[in-house]
Amino acid sequence: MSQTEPLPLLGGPPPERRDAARNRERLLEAARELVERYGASAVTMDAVAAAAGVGKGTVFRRFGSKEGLMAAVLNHSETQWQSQVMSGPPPLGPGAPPWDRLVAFGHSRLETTLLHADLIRAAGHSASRSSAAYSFVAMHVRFLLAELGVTGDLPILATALLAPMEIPILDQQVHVDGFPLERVHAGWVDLARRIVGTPGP
Amino acid sequence: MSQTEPLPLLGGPPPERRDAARNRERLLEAARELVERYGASAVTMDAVAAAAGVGKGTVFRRFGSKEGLMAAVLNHSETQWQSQVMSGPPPLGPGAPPWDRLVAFGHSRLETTLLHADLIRAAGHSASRSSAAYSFVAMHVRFLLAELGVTGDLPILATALLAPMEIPILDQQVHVDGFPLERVHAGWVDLARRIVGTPGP
DNA sequence: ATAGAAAACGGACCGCGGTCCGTTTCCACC
DNA sequence: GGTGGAAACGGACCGCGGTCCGTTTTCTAT
Repeated sequence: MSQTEPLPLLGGPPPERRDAARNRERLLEAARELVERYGASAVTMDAVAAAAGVGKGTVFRRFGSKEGLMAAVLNHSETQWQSQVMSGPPPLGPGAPPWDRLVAFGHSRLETTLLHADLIRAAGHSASRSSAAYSFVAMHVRFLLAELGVTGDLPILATALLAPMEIPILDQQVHVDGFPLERVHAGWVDLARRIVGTPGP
Repeated sequence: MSQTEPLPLLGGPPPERRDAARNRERLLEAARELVERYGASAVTMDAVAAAAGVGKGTVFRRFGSKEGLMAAVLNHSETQWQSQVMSGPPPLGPGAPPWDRLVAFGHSRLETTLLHADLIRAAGHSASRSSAAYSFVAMHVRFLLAELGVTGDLPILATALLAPMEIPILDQQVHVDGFPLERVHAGWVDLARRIVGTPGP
């Protein structure tokens, strides 16, 4: 088999003890399984601990909180999505004009968010705050805006594009106001157009 | 003293029994007091029940959940703010050009949101979903956009303006990214300008 | 190999949000 | 004023997230 362990190259915090690493693996696996089967909000930490065959304390030492554990599970899904953006086929991946990439990003991101809605909700603050997933998304939008020649406060403008795709807002639009999905999609593209300033094809 | 009870005019669901109304009053009062003193997240439902001199079950029958109770407390503060918008002095209140009103709205709303941040967080979904407060805010923005002659999907555009003022986004910008408040304010005005389309003074 | 210390383990324990149900209070109608 | 029944009450109870600390495992230095 291949050597999948990250080589213990120097630097960074001291490495993890073997039992700790093994338990982290088991816990993540168990959590993924349970989340897929029952939905994130129905999964209890005791159940994860039991399914992984470890004590409850271990779960919290490894992941800090339920939000932390769910964020870890989410991060795994997000990583696959990220690779689509970084090295997948256009227009989501590189190779298409930046405006087309931005539109493709919006659509894909919206669908992904709605797909993992319960997981994102369960991940709570840990989902965005300092999570690698969020940083990547924000960076990508800033990058596309820059490529489009947008001037202004790019971090803030990127936030303006991402905020309407947060779960609470989508919940409101889709489940309370009853807007059909195409309308939300179209609305986002319109917003992007106004922010970028009459671009494109 | 004045007659503050809403007159039992016909229509709507059957009125509330006297003890029920009295307890709702006591509970809201106690909750306000405790929230102001200790912060919403530190207030327990048992504490509210005890402070109001009622049983715990009563709290939940009246307000459904902690989020519900906090939303009720929040609604009280929001009502005062609403009256400023509807009948206060310009530019927040009526009488100023719509663009000035929109800018004033943004600033005021942002400050209010940050001021009640913990309460809003504790109110959770109940804060926005179908709360009177949220509906009013959304309606007001739609109204101003219409007055400015903005064309397009106004409900969606209003959401785009309100989403960056939600607590999770502000938390990210202010407490994680460390943006100074003026930058967030300015960013919002810039966003509004782009959405409206080169307006104004 | 072995010893000693540091790190991880596990499950009893705690506090809080939320529910349940036997008891009490109110109110409409006689 | 009395009375029947619906509505409200209250606090014991439950499940879950999170903590604590005595025990066990792993690593390192000899």
